[in-house]
Amino acid sequence: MRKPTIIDLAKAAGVSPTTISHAFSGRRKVDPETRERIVALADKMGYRPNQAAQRLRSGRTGTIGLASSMPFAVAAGPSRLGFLMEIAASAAMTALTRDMALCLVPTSPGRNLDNLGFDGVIVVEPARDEPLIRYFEGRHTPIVSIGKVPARPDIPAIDLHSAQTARLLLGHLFDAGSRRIGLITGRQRRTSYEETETVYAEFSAAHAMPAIALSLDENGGEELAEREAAKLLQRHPRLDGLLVTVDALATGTMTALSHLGLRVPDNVRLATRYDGMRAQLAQPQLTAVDLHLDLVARLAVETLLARIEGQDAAFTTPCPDLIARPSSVG
Amino acid sequence: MRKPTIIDLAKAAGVSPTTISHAFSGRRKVDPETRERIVALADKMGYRPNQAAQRLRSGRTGTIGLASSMPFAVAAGPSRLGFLMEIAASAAMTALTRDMALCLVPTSPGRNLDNLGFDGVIVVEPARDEPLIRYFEGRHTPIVSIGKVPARPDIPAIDLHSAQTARLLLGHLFDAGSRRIGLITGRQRRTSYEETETVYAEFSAAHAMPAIALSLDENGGEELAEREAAKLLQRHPRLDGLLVTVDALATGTMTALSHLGLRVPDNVRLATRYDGMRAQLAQPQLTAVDLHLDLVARLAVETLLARIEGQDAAFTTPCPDLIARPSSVG
DNA sequence: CTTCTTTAGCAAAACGTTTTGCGTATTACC
DNA sequence: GGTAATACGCAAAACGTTTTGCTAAAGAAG
Repeated sequence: MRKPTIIDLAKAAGVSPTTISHAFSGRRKVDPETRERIVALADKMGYRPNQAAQRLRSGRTGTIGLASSMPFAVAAGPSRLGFLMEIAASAAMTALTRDMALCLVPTSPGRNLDNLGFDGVIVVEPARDEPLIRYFEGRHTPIVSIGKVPARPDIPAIDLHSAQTARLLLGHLFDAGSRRIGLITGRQRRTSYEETETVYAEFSAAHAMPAIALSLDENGGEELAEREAAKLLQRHPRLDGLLVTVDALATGTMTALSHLGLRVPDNVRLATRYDGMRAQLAQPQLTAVDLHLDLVARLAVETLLARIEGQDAAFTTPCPDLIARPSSVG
Repeated sequence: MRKPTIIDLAKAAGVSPTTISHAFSGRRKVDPETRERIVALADKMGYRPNQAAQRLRSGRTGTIGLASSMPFAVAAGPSRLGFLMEIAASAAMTALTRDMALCLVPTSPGRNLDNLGFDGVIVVEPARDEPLIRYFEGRHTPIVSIGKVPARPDIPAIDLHSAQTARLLLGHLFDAGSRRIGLITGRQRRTSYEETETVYAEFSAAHAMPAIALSLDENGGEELAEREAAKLLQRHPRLDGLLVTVDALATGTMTALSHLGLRVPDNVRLATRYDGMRAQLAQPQLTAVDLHLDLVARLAVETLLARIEGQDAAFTTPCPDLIARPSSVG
C-alpha cells in the first residue's frame, strides 16, 4: 500500500528500472510503444519518481532561493512588501510547475544558508557590491538578478528597463505641464536608481531645467521622506513636478506637500515607479508604471533553471507601461 | 576539492561513518570526547550532511507548504497580500532555521502538487469544507491551520482568537461612544467570521442594540464594499459604528461613508481586524488589532514540525492587541 | 557473408546518509 | 571469578533513483 517505486513499476511493466528511467527522462531512446505502456501504467499505479532519490543521484537540491537585498523585516514590512511579494508569488508558481521549490531567503548570509544548498538563487534589485552576490558567487551558486547588477554585466539579469521607465515618467510629467521637475531616489546604489539619475540628468539638460536631485535611505520610510522632501521644497519653491522612485518615499513626500499647503497635482505633479498598493491607495492616487513583475519573475525562474542546466537562455524582457493617475493629471 | 562526505570525515577522524552519524543525530551514545573531536573536525573541513541523502533515507522531503484558501492571484494581489505574506515571511525564516524549505502553494489542488510531496502543510484561515483540507487529508499530509478549521476541532490550529478580537473591537467602539454598531464580514465560512458574528450577536443583545450585519464576498474587494455599505447605511441611517473584518472591505466602506457625506469618526466610527498596510494608509488611519502574525506563523511551523515527528506540541498562542487609531477615536 | 551501425534494453555501480544487529571492552553485581 | 549490564564503535544493508558500460538483435553497407 506504500507508494510504488521505480522497481514496482518496472516489474509490473516487465522491463528494467533503467528503461523506466529513460522513458521518463528521455536521455536515451526507448521504443515509443514501450514508453507509452510505461507512462500509462505509471499513471494507473500512481507512480511518481521520488525526488529525494533523484536529487541525491543528480546532486541537485531542487530548491531555488529568492533573496532580497533588504533585510527581510524591511522587505516584508509595508515598505517593499508589495514589490518582493509580487515577485515571490509568481516565481513560486513558475518554480512549482518545474518541480522546484522556491524558498524565501532571509538576508544576513550566515551559517544557516550553508546547510540548505540552493541550486540557484534569484536576487532582487541588488545594490552595488551586494553582499548576497558575493556570498552566492563564493559558493558557485548560479545567480539570476531581477534588475541588472551594477557594474556586473556578466551576471544574467532580467532587465527592469529603469532608464526607459524614467523616460516614461519624466516625459509624462513634462507633457502634463511640469517645467521644474525634481528627483528623489533611494540611497543604495541599485541599477534602477542609477539609471534613473542618469536619465534625469540628460532630461534636465535637454529641457534646460535645473537638476534638483536628492537620494534618501530607503529604510527611513515615509517619515524620512516627509522631513527631507519638506526641506527640498523650501529650498526650491518653484518645483512643479517630482519623480520619487520608491513608493514609500513618494507617499511621504505627498504628506510633506500637503503640510506645506501644496496641492497635488495642481501645484506639484507627483509620480512614482512601482505600482503597488501604496500608489493605488494614496490620495490622490499615484501615477506609476506597470513593471509586469509577474512576467519578470517567471522569466527569472526560467532563466535560472536554464542556467542551472548549463544552457544560456535569453528572453525578451517586458517593457514598462505608464499608468497615469490623478497625482499627475488634474 | 568537492564537498566532503560523511566518509571523508570518518576517515579523517579515524572512526566509522556510523559514529559520525550518531555523533550528530544523538540517536546513540558516543563518547563525548570523540563527538567533540568529530564536530571540531567537521567544522574545519566544512562538512555538512547532504540533505538529499538524509531525506532519501528518512523518507522526508524537507519541504512544507503554505497554502491559502484564496486563489493566489487574489491572495497575492492587494486584497489579502499583507496577511498571507506577513505569515509567509515569518514562516519561511522559522522553517529555514530547521533546515526546511517553505514552499508557497498555489491553490487549485491539481496534478502539480502530487509531484512535490510536502512533509506537512500550513493552511491559512481555511473556510468550512475547505478543498485544501480535503486534499491534504486524503494524502495523509500533516496539517496545521492558522485560525481554527470550522467544524474540525481535531485538526491542530493556531488560534487567532477571533472571538476575543471581536470583543476588543466592539468594546472599543462602544467605549468610544458608538451605540448602534453594524457588522460587515466576509461571506466565506471562516472561523474568524463565524466567531465574530456570534460575539456580535451576543454583544448587540447585551447592549440592547439592533443587530445589523452584512456579509460580502471577499473577492468583490473595495468596489463591492463601497456599493453594499452605501446601501446598508441608507437602510440604517442611525448607524454610528462599523466593524468591518476584512481590510479591503473596510476601506471600501470608508469610501462609501465619505460619498454619503458621513465623517469618520465623527459620524461613524470604523474599525477593522487585520492591521496591514491598508489600515495604516487609510485616511483616517483605521483602528485595528495586532494579531502578532509573525509569532503565529512561527508557532504554526513549530507545531507542524512537531507533528511531522509524531509529537504533539501545544503552545500558548498570542492574544490580539487593540491598536486604536483616528478612525474610531476623534 | 562479413562488418559496421543502430536500436532497445539490462545489470550493476554509484549518490551520501541512517539504521540495525553485532562485537568487543569495561564496569557492576553477587 | 562468573555473569550481567553498559558503553562505545563498526559493518553492512537499506532508501529510490540515474548513469555507464555492455549485449543481443536487426538493418545497412560493402
